[in-house]
Amino acid sequence: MNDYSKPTPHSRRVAWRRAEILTAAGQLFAEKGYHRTTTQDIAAAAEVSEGTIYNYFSSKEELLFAIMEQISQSQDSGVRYLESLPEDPKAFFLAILDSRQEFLQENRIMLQAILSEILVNPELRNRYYQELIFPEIESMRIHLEERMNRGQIRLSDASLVARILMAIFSGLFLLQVSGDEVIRTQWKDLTDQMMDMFFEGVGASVE
Amino acid sequence: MNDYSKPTPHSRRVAWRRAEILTAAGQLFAEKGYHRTTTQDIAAAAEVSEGTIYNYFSSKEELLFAIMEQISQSQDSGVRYLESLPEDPKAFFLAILDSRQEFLQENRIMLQAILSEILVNPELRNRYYQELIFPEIESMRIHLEERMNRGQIRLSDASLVARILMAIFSGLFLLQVSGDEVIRTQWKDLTDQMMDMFFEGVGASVE
Amino acid sequence: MNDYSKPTPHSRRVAWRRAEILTAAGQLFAEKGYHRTTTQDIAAAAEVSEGTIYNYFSSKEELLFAIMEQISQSQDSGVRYLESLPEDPKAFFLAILDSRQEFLQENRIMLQAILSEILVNPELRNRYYQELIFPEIESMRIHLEERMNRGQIRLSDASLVARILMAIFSGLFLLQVSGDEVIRTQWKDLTDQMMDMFFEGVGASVE
Amino acid sequence: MNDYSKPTPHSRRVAWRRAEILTAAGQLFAEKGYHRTTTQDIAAAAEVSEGTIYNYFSSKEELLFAIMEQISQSQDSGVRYLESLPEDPKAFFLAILDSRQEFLQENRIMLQAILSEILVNPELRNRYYQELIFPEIESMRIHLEERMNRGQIRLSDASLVARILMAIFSGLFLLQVSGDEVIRTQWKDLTDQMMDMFFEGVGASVE
DNA sequence: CATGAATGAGAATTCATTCAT
DNA sequence: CATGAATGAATTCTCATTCAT
Repeated sequence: MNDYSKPTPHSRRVAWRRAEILTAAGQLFAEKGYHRTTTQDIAAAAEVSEGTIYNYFSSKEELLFAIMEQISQSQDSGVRYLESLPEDPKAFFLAILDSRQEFLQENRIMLQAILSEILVNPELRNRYYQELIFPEIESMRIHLEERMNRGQIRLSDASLVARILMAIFSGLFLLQVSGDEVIRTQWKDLTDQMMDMFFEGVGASVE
Repeated sequence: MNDYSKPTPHSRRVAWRRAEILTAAGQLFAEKGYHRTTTQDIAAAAEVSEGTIYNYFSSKEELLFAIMEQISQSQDSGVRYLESLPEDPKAFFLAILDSRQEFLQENRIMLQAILSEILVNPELRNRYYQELIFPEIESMRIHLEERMNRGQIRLSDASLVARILMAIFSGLFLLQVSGDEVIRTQWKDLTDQMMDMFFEGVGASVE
Repeated sequence: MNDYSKPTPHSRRVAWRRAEILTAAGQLFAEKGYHRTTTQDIAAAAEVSEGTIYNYFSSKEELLFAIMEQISQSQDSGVRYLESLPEDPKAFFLAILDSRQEFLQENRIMLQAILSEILVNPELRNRYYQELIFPEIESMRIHLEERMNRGQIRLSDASLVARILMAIFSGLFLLQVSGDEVIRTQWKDLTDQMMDMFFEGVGASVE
Repeated sequence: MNDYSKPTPHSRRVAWRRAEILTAAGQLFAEKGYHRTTTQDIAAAAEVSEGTIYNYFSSKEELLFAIMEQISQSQDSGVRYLESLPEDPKAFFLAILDSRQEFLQENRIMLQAILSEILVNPELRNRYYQELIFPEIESMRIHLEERMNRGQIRLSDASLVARILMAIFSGLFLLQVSGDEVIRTQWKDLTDQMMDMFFEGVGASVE
């Protein structure tokens, strides 16, 4: 992603040490999981000594929290982007879908790195819900309600619709992570299909 | 496994012990995660000694696979149940939704127990996709195609629709596990909402 | 020491292992100090694996506390012995001196093992004072007061005299530990000298 | 060390830094012990960087030896002071007691800082005995012998009496360090009591 | 000399697994 | 089969020391 190929001077790498360690940790966590990744692995991947890790992070778990933080910040811009969504409802949904997929793809490694731990680490799970899931749901709910008020989409429980959308995003991500190739390779068809379902319904007779 | 001879008291006790250990392991894995659960924890919860665990399972990891197996078998009956779904498309979808939710609720503990590991254990992930996800998607695809052929639902890419449905199930489960209360408490409203979206669309004016 | 329950072969082996580890730890702590002694050292000296230590003691520090406990119990009998001291004041003092020296010699290794840590470990220091020093001072004070009441020794502040005696014991022990040979080799002369000082005074003209 | 040329601003700053570091180390060693005090702690307390410590001391252990050295020098003056002790035996003893207590109080922090390590560090222990204990005992022995020769105090083994006195000083110090409040708060009474014991004896009837 | 980031050799502790009883 | 003590490899984290700036 970032091109460090030319051996940069040491002084310049110093400033990026933290990021380097975090990236290395993220990649390893995503590949092997948090528990199967040793601090030694991370040190080797980041090309630093084990001790150095602890000059930047107070514990191995702190790396998880830092990854979380990074994703959190990355999402903030996504949320702001949501404000400039198109007026046309169909384009609006499509934009949300693409924006989410883009976010998920950009943060795939890091998300995969923490997702596993989130499921079994109460503190992380709580942060995840408070910092990522809930703000996203709320953000969508508010937008949906505004669209409903403007008469662009049908009146319904925006809170539930937001959750259904969130479930779709999460679910598609989970399927991809589980090894399903179709979702990624036929993403365009998939979103078209979803648009179709949402706006035309699945029923046989639309007339 | 299928013992057509009368179950002796002995073999029954054996099967009971095995199940006891597996249940204990599943519960602990779901609560604390695989790695944070020690064989000692499992032994204590199953009220056996640590050594005894190894008379029934060759390793700690084997417990994960056994849990996987159990869920797999539990799903088989669910899949078969799918064959007797109602003709009416709306009722058909509703039946699928409820059947999935029922399955997920019944196996919630065990699913949560392995979900975390699935994300970081390639072997388990592969099994999970091959034994649970893919068969389920295929099963749904076939049913959807039949419904389309019968003209009960609109023609579209059944493979994608199946994946969208699967994503919704998985996503809703993930949200619940992440701590979202709304999905469980308003499940009925949620399914109604989904039915509404699928059959009426989200567009403001359907007329 | 107190064998009120029938010692099963098992419980005996357990007790023996524990003692084995504790003795090894005590010896090493006395030789090299708590911090310079590694759990590996202890394991090697006790001829067990490192892991085994943790089957008997929850932490390395716990070993210190256990040593403390052992000395504490050892002193209890010494304190009781104090009750049967001779009536004659001179013999009484001599008996105290010898009893203390005996106790210190018997527990020399273990005392030396914890003494160093006591000076810098507040919790241990507190235990040491509460369990060893203070009871001993109090025990002596009470005896001295009784002797004073009986007119066997001169009236004075028993609390201070007890502390002076305690200081002498502790100080002699410290000198020995510091490498002074004279005290041990001329113990008899030393006690005689002390008796002389206490009963005849140091003044030149006793007449 | 003894610079008979005028101290340059530079050398003064050097000496000041050294002292600063040593004081910080001493205080921390006394509080938390040598092993629990990190070079980082010392650096922070002395308001220098960790690297700077190594410009003044070759190792952490060297700090212990330097503290030892400091106490040693401090005692030298005390020993010389002993030469001008009063003729009157009672005043003489009292002067020794007060002089020792004064020395111990002045060097309390530093003594406490090394005491713990002395017990488990053979090299330090040897230095401690050779540089502090033994010279002090010898100094007292010589004085006592002179007093005996002059007929001011009773003839006895001055070597043993010196050790008894030394034991009393050390023991009282140890008791104080162990947390006994009485010794410090009732110091005057304590010395009076000791004088009483030494000159009147503890026996009930001196007549 | 001052700095403080980097180092890496330990050290304590955990835990799956084994095996004698 | 059941037990649970023993094992020791593996892991996280610490900290004295070095060295480039």
